[in-house]
Amino acid sequence: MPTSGTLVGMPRSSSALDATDVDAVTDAVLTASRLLVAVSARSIAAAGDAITLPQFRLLVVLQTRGPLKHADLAEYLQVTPSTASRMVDRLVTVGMVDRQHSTVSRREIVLALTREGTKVVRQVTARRRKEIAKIVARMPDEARHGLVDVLTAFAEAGGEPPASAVAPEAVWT
Amino acid sequence: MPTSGTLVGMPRSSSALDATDVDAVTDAVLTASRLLVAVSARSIAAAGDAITLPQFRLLVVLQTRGPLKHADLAEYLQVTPSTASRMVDRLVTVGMVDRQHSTVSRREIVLALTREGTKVVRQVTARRRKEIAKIVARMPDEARHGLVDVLTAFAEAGGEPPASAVAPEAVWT
DNA sequence: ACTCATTGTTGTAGTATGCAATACTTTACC
DNA sequence: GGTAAAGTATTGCATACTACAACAATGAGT
Repeated sequence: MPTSGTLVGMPRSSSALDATDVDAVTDAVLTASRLLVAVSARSIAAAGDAITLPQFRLLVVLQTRGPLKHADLAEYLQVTPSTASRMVDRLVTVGMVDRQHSTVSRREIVLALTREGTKVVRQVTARRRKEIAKIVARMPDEARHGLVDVLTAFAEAGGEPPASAVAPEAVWT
Repeated sequence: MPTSGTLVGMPRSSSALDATDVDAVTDAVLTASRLLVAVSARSIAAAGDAITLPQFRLLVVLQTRGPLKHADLAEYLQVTPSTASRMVDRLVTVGMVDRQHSTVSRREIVLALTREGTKVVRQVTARRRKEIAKIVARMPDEARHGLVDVLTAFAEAGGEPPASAVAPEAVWT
């Protein structure tokens, strides 16, 4: 049942939102949020026991930002340097991340994805896009056509840059 | 700039989605997803150091489902009974959850929120709704009006029940 | 009464996380 | 040039989350 009766059709009293609007919208957003979180979780779980969610976030940062030093990586992940350092330890031992002394400063260490790490990121991302595409394809035409505009407006109102321009903070889950 | 040029206007070739559609929609969904995850994280962080995200999920389950035994709680959270047991340990010691022997079966133990636990859930939830409402209020009217229908259709296509009917699995983050 | 499933807990282990302390390197200033 | 300050990574210590396996207590069915 698309176009539920909540707020389509009848012209509203200008810009002010009444309580019903806010509640309905908030419910809708929370519901969609649950679904998206579930999709994210599944796409990582499908990578097997090879990786955890925080580790995947780390790999994504390295892929999107390129080689980084520990301090920057920690900043992007919003964790402390010690946490980042130990996560890198583990990912190095399983061969997904590479540690190299910087050529310009002997105190810096440059982290980069290995071929294997790149492969894992690609697999998980592909699966996620596929799952989302499958859901989108099941939507009624009208709703699907509006999805891009509405979600973009929502993200912009929330100050989130589009998926193509990668944000420093809030790397996706 | 509502109604971007991607797919509005020109009649499409029936139900099949071309690659451009899928990419645009997927990008929009991923972007919105990042924002929602960030909002969730902030609303919990604002609860102070009083609680972690997994602990909050546990409290939410107890609030929405009512008193539960350990096995059911673990099922809802999608963790093992041992994990649930130890999380409950911690929440009992800080006075947010109450353990009571069941009256009907001596091996069952009934878990319930304390007054304090209820308060924490209410605070975090209120903050989250407030943040979302603030974002929604910043959206252009047209997009905002479409949000409910579009997101509802998306959630339905993904098999997620509405926020009011709480799902057994995938309790929100 | 005996067997078996249910239920919760504990032992053990690995990951994630932060704060504080430490060691080393670079930069800035005198 | 030499010393102080800032930057960078790591390690020690503590806590939380998580799972698997083993175990104890209870309840149900025969």
